[in-house]
Amino acid sequence: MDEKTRPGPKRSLTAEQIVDVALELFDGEAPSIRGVAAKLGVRPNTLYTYLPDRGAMERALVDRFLAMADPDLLVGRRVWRRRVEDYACALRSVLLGHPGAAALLHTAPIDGPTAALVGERLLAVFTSAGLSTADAARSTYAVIVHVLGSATLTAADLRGGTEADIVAARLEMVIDPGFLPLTAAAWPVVATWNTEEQFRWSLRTLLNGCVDAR
Amino acid sequence: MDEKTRPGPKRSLTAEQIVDVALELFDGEAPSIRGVAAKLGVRPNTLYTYLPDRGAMERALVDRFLAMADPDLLVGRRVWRRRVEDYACALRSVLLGHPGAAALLHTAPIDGPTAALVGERLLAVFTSAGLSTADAARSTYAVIVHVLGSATLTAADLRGGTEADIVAARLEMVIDPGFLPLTAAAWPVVATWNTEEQFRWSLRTLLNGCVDAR
DNA sequence: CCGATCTCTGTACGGTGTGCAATGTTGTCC
DNA sequence: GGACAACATTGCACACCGTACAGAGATCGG
Repeated sequence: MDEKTRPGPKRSLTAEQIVDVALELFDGEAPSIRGVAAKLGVRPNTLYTYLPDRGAMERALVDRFLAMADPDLLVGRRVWRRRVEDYACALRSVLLGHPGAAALLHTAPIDGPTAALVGERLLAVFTSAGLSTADAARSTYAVIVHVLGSATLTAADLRGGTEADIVAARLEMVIDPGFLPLTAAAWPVVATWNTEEQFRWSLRTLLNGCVDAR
Repeated sequence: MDEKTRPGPKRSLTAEQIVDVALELFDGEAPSIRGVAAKLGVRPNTLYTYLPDRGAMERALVDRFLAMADPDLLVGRRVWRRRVEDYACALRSVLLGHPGAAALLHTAPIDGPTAALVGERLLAVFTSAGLSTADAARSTYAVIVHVLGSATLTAADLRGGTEADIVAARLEMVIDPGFLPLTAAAWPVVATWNTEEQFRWSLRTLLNGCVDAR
């Protein structure tokens, strides 16, 4: 609230600027401290005035990624399942749009302000759907797990190309029906494991289970 | 099959030995090439005779971790839900027992032999439960996502202590009911998000949804 | 103006993965 | 048995990385 005036030279940067260029330089994984500093025209050590260590930069990036999926998708007049699904798909898109972002989410506890807001709104959705407080909380966690887990797995798989490429490549593989008969039979579906369609199916299935809990 | 005899000196190591000590040295993350080499009494470059790069070592580690949860838990005469649950909990335990292992699973596609076997058996479980081939495949993926996603999230959270510690710490936090009323109300449950109990609840909920698909 | 306080820099340390040329061992073939 | 090719291993080197530490200079309150 109060801009405390302090002795010493003015700061030439802000923490936000640092995260900005970190995001700009993000490419599969968080950029190096030295890289960010170079882009800012500053010696690497300078960043330690604003961040305790590299991990802090990564944590800040995590919250930035989270904030890229509009949490407002969780509110509105649409039916509750739709709201969850829309938000989940939006977050998935963000994470897949920045390969490595999903993996970064698993680096440290997710406790930023955006995460808190999303949690609150998911609780609201499930409460409005008729679940008890406890079941709403458990369902919230289950949904988070599904979205992040799925996004991370498919991000790892998608490193080799687009969704369509991966499906096509999978389809061309031949599974020995002697060793893995069921896998071979199910292969056309297995090949689509990393598609948005499968993502939506799993999510709907999970939500079905959640409302069963009522 | 045939031990092709080649010119050149005998190899002093095997790829398996390397993975052995990599596993032994594993501590939160995959050990460095140099560390493994030192433990083997060999110069770092030597390892490149057996592995193309560091990533290969990590991929080998992934399959080792996967193999630590007995896939036989997925077969037997017990009711199918019990088999899935037992295996899932076993895998979760393995991953939580080696912090960082879960995150490693998200580094690259999971396509080792153990993964294939687990997939096949999950398909068998769901087929025996009456699901169509397609639904069994989709359910298999949903379960994998849940187990890996959940284990990874709680592994990240558990870095600060045991399960009980984390729950206790969470419970002591005070959530402002003005900003996050539902979160505040649900906090006693939210605090247990990383427990095995929540894991089982989510899994059972997901399985409920899967059988709804019949 | 003085001293406290702060930012930023120079330098340095110990670490990482891995490419390349040299060394020496081992097998196959004449 | 000797020549030769293939190979494992090494020493050295490069280009990075995160970050600790001491000092120089700027900026404030008094």
